[in-house]
Amino acid sequence: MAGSVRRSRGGGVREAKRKENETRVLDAAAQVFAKSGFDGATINQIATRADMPAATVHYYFATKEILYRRVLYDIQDLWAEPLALFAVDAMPSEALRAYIRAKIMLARDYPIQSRVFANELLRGAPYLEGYLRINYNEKIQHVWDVFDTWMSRGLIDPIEPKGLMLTIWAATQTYADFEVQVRAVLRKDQLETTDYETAIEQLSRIVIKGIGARDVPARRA
Amino acid sequence: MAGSVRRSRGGGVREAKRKENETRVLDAAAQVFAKSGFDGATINQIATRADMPAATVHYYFATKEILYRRVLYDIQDLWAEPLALFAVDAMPSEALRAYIRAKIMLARDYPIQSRVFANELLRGAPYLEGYLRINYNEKIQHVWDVFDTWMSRGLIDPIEPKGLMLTIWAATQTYADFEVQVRAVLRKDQLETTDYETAIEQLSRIVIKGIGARDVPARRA
DNA sequence: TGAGATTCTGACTGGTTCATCAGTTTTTGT
DNA sequence: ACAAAAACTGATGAACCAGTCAGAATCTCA
Repeated sequence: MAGSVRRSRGGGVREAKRKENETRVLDAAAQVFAKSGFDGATINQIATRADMPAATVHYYFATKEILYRRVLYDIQDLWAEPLALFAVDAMPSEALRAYIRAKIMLARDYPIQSRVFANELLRGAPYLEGYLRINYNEKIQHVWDVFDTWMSRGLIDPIEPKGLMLTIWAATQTYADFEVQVRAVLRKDQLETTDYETAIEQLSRIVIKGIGARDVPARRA
Repeated sequence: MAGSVRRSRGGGVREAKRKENETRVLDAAAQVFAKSGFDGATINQIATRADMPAATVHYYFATKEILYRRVLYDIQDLWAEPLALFAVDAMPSEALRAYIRAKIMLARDYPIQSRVFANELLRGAPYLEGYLRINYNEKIQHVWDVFDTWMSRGLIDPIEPKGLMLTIWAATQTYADFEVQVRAVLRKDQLETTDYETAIEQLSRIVIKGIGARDVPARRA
């Protein structure tokens, strides 16, 4: 009933406002889902945060589940995008450094989205398992291929690429998901640019050195 | 009103049963809190899982918050314990390998506890911030000292120990907290012993090589 | 301008939530 | 065996939950 509107080319003032309100709801919803998870979140909390009556939230998104799925859906592309940084012809050290930087920047700039995702994984990904098993695995296949190529060319040690990527994901997202722990350990009330830069630099260094990444093939094997 | 009982030395049959029931509630609560977080968990779910009426759960733990705090409290020691593996005189490679193994084994054997902890951190650690800022920081101080010693002796590269530990925590706990993601990536319905062993071996190798751990001091600097 | 479509929301429903409490059952020490 | 203490629980209350709906408010376009 709503969604396939798009009438005359007029200003589209109405449509613009609709989109703006939808965004306001989605933003508020992401915050609440991030903090309380799907079960713990309430439409009222979301409505309050979006500064509108609860019934209005339901006008835009019929059910809590639909709203939640929409929030999850909007996050996915954002998260998968940096995978493109793994190109066959890239130098392993450069590709890894760029990827780690991209992921930590995502953690810094989109912590709420990261936490919604984390919350979903934490409870077993009931609304995401399909995506995880099919869609995501397709998008990431080329990364495994790139690692295989690097290994066959002797540009990195023989490793388990999947284990490495799981480590990189965990290490980068910890700066969003478990930021409170990071702050406690670093004894800082707020993370600054230098903290993120230090993290990028050190994690890159350890990973690159740790898998023996070289710019030219190693002699022999 | 309950707790400071301890009458005659009799069998203590009553006390034993009380303790057993408390444990049953705590186990059930951990499972529910792990899946749904504090806000999403309900006393009824916990009661059902513990196979007793909801009012009985309230008899043992007056409020949901008290029960939650107790679950959190019981987890803390378990998680901090392996930190003792960092001894000044240990070889960096051995200490790190042993710690990584211990943490991954915790992730394998106590995934529910790990998820409760993760859930708490995700929502900003409202019930744990005190512990995190004070108690935990005390327990971990000696680890920073050990790393400093290792660096001053030239046994490892100059690094940021805090960043390294955050990475190790994230990488190991991902096998508990985000197990569904690990399984999806590895394309396995269930993780087996070899999967954990592979993870331990590879993470250890990358970290040890990545920070340039040596058994004898490096010449010069 | 005005008829019709769209947007918005207060009021409501049926169900669930945490927690209480009166009262029953079980255990205990004598 | 029995009185007192402890353990347990069904019934209940007040608050809150997701979602519905009738109708008011607003906008659109001829």
